[in-house]
Amino acid sequence: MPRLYLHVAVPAPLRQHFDYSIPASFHHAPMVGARVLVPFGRRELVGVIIGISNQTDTPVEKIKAARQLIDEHALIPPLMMELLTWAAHYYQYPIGEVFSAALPTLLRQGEALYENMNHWRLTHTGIAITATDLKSAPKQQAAWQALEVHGTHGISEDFLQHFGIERASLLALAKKGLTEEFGQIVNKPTKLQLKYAEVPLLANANQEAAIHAITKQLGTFKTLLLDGVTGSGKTEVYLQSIASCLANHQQTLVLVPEIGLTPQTVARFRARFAVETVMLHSGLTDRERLRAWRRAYLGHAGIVIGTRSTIFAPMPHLGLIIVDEEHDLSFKQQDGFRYHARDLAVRRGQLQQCPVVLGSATPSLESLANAKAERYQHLYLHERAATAHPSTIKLIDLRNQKLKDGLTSALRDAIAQRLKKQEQVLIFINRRGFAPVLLCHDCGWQAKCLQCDARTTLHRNPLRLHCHHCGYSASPPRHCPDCQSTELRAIGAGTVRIEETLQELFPKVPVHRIDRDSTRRKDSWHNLYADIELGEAAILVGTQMLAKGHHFPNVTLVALLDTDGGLFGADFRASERVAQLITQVAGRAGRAEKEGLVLIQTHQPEHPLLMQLLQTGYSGFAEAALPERQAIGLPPYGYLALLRAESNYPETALEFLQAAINLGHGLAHEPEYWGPVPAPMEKKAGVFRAHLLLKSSQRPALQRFLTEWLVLISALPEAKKVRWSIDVDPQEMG
DNA sequence: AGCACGCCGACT
DNA sequence: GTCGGCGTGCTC
Repeated sequence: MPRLYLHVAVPAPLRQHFDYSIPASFHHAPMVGARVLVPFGRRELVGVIIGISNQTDTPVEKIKAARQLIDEHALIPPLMMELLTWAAHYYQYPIGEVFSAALPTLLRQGEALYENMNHWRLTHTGIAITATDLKSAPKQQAAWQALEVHGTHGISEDFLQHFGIERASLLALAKKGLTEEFGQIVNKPTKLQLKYAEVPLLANANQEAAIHAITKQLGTFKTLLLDGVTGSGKTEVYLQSIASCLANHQQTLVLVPEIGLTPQTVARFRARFAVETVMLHSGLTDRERLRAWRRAYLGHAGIVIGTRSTIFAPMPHLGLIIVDEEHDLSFKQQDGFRYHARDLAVRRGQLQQCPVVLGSATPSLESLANAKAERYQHLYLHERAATAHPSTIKLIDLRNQKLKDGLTSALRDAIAQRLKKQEQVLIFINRRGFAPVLLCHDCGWQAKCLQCDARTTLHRNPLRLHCHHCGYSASPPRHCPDCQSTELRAIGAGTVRIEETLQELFPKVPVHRIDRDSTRRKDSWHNLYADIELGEAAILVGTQMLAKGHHFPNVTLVALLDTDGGLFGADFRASERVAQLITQVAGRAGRAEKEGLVLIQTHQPEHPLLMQLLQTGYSGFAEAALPERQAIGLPPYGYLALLRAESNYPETALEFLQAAINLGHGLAHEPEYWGPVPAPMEKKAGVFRAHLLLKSSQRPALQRFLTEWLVLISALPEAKKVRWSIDVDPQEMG
């Protein structure tokens, strides 16, 4: 029999796998996709078997034996293996780390998948000893003798208890390495069924057409872009599509943005179907997360709904994938394994041969371009469901205006008017804290962060300066450190100052602030949410957190205090993001029978983007933006990768990037280089950052180049002096 | 990434 | 004298 080697992906930042021999102690034949415990240097790691063969490139004397087989079956089924291998390649990230990112923490740490861990067996050491070795511990000896009868097959703990053997004895033996606990599959195969818990709503003609288009594709791969304004009833389309999928005995995977996954969202799915619906998000404990993952893996959960990483949940009967708010930035992981869950969803649908629905009121330009090119089927939901009115958007010119803490008199009047009618008002300001600048009126000194190229924000209760880019915090000085003047002024307004000012202006109306600082205690947000839903006159002040997902029927006025930052952002996607924000925010106003008003304060009322949005809406903006992108070869008509580097010294990162360019000159499919340049905020948390943008007109060419280039880069002497990473399809430069 | 080895500065 | 700083090298 030829000697077999396990090719194991180990969680280490190394772009290769490692080979191990199979020890005689394995209880089962190893399978591709199963986890193994392997020795790695002086450590022991949980890796995933990515191949088994009699071939190895490693000198035989270096090969060690794997220590323990953790899974009897593929924890990562073949299709998911394919998706993850593809993703590791596409995003240029080490395969072992990709598997790690795809697994819930407990599985990553080597915990058994199965819930019923109540089986015991002897280990190989356990078999090798004799009963007399345990004569000083009679209870353990009895346990050993009972187990010995069953050899390596093991027996359930219940059975052992009938013979008076206690768990403590088994655990004591396990501590000596003589026994081990293992799980038994208790997966009675269940066939998913469509079972309603409530009667479905009646779909309108638009919804009906969309549902039909989606369900027609069940069983085949097709991406459908469901383009519908807020309130047009996208969720009902999802629900009725899921119904058809369930009727085919298949599972549905629903991806939602990070803040979009509220208990209310899940409640809506659970209310409709009498089918197991599980939720996966960052708020779960490791244990809860594993439980939900297992229900998906076993095929018991009919609906699996979750944030970004849920795209990696194996589902044996997957029949439909839905990505809600597909334009949302939170689908792109911003560190480590920088995957885009929406793009992986499309790839997964292709592998799985199931339809993928991308829903949004403000689709990304990427998806719109795909729809235009007829790679995606474009479905429209223009009608607002029920009796909702579209909102009116108006600009308020900030120039030559007397401001009261950032509020124009026109806005204050509009607020007063709405409150008088017992309606609610939503105010967006994209800055937390009290004031973004602490300035010396005499000499112009400003409070800055010691570790970042940034100003510190003044906070109240407690009174402190905080840096929003690192953990730096300090007491505000009483005197200017440069000129000793006491004339220190808090300039500009954050959410806290706006909240205070509005409370002074409208003392009889409750003013609620909703930002990262106020929602830290999560039960308070829950209570507040319930309060707001009652619909009594109130003002809500918040950051972008407030722009998404929440439904407040009595909000009739929405104001954006400061959008100008976004209009001139260095990022080429800045205008797309502003257009999406304004449109999404407008969707928050007037969702019931009352007409909504959106007021945008700006210094640039003639800005072409704002004009475009006001006149033609988001779709008109997108129509105009696409040719602009095409003209300069930017996404979705060109493909980008960003090489980032950081170092403790300002020059080192740039030197590394320059050396990287020099290496690229020798390779085929060389892209265009933009840079290297210092990052927009060069110093952050004490380190100096720089980056190099790569642009290519062809995706496969860029990918081939990167694969070769990164091997060379890794060997560069300069690479050892910096922390570097590659971001394929970057969403944010910075 | 860890983790160890290895060679130079301020401390019990 | 040694504790410990982080440069450098390796992991089947």
